[in-house]
Amino acid sequence: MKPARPEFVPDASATREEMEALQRDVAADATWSDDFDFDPGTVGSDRTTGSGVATGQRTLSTDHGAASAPLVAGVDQAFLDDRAVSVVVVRRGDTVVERAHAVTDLEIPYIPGLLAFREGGPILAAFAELTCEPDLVVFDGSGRIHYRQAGLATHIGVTLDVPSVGVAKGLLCGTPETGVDGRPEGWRTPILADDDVENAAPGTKIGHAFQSRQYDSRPIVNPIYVSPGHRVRVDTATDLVERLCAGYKLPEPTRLADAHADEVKRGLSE
DNA sequence: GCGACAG
DNA sequence: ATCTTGTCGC
Repeated sequence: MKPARPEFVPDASATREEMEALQRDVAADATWSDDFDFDPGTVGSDRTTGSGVATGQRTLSTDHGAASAPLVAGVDQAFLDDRAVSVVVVRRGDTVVERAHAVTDLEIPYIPGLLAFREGGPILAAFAELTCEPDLVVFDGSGRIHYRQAGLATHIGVTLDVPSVGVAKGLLCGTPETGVDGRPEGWRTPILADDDVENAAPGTKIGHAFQSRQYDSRPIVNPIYVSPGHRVRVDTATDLVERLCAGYKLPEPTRLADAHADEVKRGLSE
């Protein structure tokens, strides 16, 4: 899979001003309304989507049911010295249909707000190795929840012109509408734009804090922060991620990509 | 100057 | 992100 918009490929050798300018251009081309052809209800595990048919004692995954499920990809990275191991794992229902990876030299350090310029190139290198075209891509980082509304999920989503969502373990910017501590599983609250977010009226909903996992009475799990990448609206992004969570804090696509990135990384040092 | 800050 | 053993709890 190659960039549909080569002009947006992040260039790590650009100046900070040029990077920020490119992000504004990316945000201007991003779509934050639903623009994908699959049924959101068919995303997630076969058990949850009903694409399997209960027959008394067994559950059969029907071929026609699985075939209609969209291709959902998870992207994650692992690091070794000054190299990035980027991986893309694609599933249809609960079946992994393709994995791709790339090992790339890192050009610049991590700078909050400029993550796509450090990891974007490596991620696109992994996508270049991918033969299928995912219907949805889940990134480990923010999308619209970003100073210029062009986080990693948005930047790469727009560059590849693929529907995408961002899932971050921490909040980069914006303000939760209500406190997020100790909330029950399934709970969500909007993340509202504040003065740190460009081109968004303060109060604009740019994502959600979502409690994907929680234990009984012990508020030890922090929520995840979900935001649209490209071609998905705020509420839909969180609906999709909720369907992709299968008993763990992080969505399954992310967990699979994370595990595979570690495998590739091991084979690199051993 | 101080605090905040995806991975 | 990464460096790292055991340990508390369902």
